Amino acid sequence: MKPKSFAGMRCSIAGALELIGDRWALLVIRDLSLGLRRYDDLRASTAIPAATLAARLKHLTESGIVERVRYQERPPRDEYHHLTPKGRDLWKVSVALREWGDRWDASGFGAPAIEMVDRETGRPPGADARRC
Amino acid sequence: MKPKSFAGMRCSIAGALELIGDRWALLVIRDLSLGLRRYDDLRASTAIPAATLAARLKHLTESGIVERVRYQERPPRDEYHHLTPKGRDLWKVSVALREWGDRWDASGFGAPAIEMVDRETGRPPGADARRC
DNA sequence: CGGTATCCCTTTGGATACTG
DNA sequence: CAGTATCCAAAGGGATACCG
Repeated sequence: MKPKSFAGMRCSIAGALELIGDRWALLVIRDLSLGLRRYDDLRASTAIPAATLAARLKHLTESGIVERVRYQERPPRDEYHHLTPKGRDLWKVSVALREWGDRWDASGFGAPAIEMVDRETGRPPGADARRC
Repeated sequence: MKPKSFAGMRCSIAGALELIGDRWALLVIRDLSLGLRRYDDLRASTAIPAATLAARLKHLTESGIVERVRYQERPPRDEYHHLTPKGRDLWKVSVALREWGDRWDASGFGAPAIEMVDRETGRPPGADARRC
């Protein structure tokens, strides 16, 4: 079912969707903008299948939204992903989605609450819920 | 490949993506917000396969984003689709996508130009390009 | 850690045709 | 006009395993 390309549609919305890819990609972008960098962290956060995550990261890299970076030279250490300026510029899309989702309770868990978190643990005292 | 549900993620972004569905759905929403109503018009505008359009409209209806309406009682005449308030409220997402697409030339055809159009024909004099 | 490889099954895309 | 039906091929997803 080779995904039909939206290229050639003379439409910025279609073009944007084409560059982004799919819904997984938007979750990945969300997580990268929240500070996640590692492959396995992204996997854990999104529950995305390994092969699919690799494919999405590749597509996003080709779209200029994500960059791969070597983060340690000696010993040569792996790579991680982060957003390019073009990718960071997608924040308004994430915000629009989140706000709409909050207004209409898209998650079914209500709108997010503002929480105090411990600077040490980064977690609210006694809470295990997690929100994005 | 039953699309994994994003429900249960406690995330408004994931929830929003779940309710919307996929990239086709966003094109449909774009067109509905531009005033298209008829099945065949949506088909022509998006080049979406018939069965897929039907499936997306169904999903969007179940998500409360789209409504089906009988637009003529006698003779009983068909139905058309339009956005609910919840659907209309997605405009910010469309705007954010379009603006990002324009900034980074996602369509590859440059940002849209402002055009004069003839009130009769609705078309610019001598132009056949179409933008969204 | 950051992926690839493999297997299997479902859905989508694409084309075409048909119906109320 | 607004879909449904059918057929095919290919991609996605899901799980699991393996590798440098």
